[in-house]
Amino acid sequence: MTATVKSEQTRRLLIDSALSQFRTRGYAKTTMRSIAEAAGVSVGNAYYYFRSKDELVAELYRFLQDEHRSRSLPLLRDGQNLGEHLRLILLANLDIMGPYHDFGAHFMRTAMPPSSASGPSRRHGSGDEGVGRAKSIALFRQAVTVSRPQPPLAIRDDLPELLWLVHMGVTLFWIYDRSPGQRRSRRLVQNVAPLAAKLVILSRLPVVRNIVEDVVRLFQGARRDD
Amino acid sequence: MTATVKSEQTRRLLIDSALSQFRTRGYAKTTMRSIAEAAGVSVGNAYYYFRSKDELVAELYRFLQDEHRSRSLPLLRDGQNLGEHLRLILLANLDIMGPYHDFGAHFMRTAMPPSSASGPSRRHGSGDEGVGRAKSIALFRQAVTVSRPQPPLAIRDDLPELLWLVHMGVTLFWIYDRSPGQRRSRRLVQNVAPLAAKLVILSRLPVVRNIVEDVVRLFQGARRDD
DNA sequence: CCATCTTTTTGAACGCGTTCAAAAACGTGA
DNA sequence: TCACGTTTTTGAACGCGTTCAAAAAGATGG
Repeated sequence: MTATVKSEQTRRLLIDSALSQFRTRGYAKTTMRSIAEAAGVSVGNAYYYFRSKDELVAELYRFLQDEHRSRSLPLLRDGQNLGEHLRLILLANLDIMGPYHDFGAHFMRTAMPPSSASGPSRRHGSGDEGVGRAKSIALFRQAVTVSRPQPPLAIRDDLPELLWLVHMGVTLFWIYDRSPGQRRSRRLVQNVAPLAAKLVILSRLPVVRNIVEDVVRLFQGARRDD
Repeated sequence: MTATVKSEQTRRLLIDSALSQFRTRGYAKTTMRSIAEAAGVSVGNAYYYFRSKDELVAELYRFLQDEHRSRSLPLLRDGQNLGEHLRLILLANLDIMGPYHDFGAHFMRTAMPPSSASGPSRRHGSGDEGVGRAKSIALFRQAVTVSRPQPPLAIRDDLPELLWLVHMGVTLFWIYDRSPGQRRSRRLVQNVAPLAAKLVILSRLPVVRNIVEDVVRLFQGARRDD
């Protein structure tokens, strides 16, 4: 067995151990020591593979994102309207993240792009521009593609990213939502989905379209790196 | 000297010690031990007055908020337009929070309302509905009042809260903004202020006004507690 | 002044995330 | 097989936020 294989094995062992405990015990009661012990290695060794506990949390986040994608895609029905698609996708996200509400703050760090920064490739981590952002946008692009009626051409290209923005907004709201079962977040989704769809329709009108374009420029400008 | 006075003295001593160190050393290097030592009391005693380090951070947040208010009010010029007022207020906020960027995540916890919850008054803390939210909204109400032209009647009542929402959005962006000097956040403000003002003007048009009303209902619905 | 009850203060202790020097295991060419 | 460089693993240690039993200080009534 080559070294890289063995190494990858230990890594996986740690991830599996961490995710399993995150699921069953939550963030606080899952300690680096308990993760290492369950994986049959020392604490120090866990830190050889992961720079911090949060980096293990990032693995959980990636996993949940994949789950969100694979649970959302089957919900998309050809010809269904965009608002309904958006509603289903956002609700699916709440369903999946639900059991992990106390991870919220830690999730955010991994979901947000670390600007440019991050020197040449180090051992650990990737220096992603927001974990899975591209994949998430792709999901919304798919939703747009199969929706009827098709959104106005003028905003069709930007729409997936705009919907992703809505998605992030809802997630942010959810993180700080302390209502029981995050009831408020669900209500927010129920209302925000038709509203967003309505806006898309209305963007046929020049006034509204101009506003939407302003908003797009706003966020593009905010992301710019110079 | 009565007991309550002495007690209040110790409390103030701790707050002053904490805020002073937060300012000069940042969050991480300010430890509960160093706060207590500088205040001339034991660590345990600090925990008699504050349930956690974050509760001391909340004191800093309150202080910065007051500073923001008292630095913003003189910037408001009778007859100046709303967009400019908004721009000045939001920039002032970035100026004041600037040195405390690494507190961001901790600030958010204190700025967000803990839903209903929180039983009858305990020793510690207040169980606020979002530290200083009302005061912050009042600042935006003042900005609206002195602005010319006056916003359309239809949305004038909701406007302060809407502007506060924009303010919170920008703050959220700032928290996760890792660009040097949070340059992006400043750019966001420069763009978002005129855009918001433009929206206010446009809300004279029925289409736009309906959208704005939808948005208002959206957030009212999300805050509802049943 | 003493006895008693409450408020305030202490300092040791716990468990946590994280670091690090040193050891072990592994890979490689002679 | 051995020697040598690299990767992996260890376990003790550090400083942190937080807790808690017990001590000290203060208030109150006789």
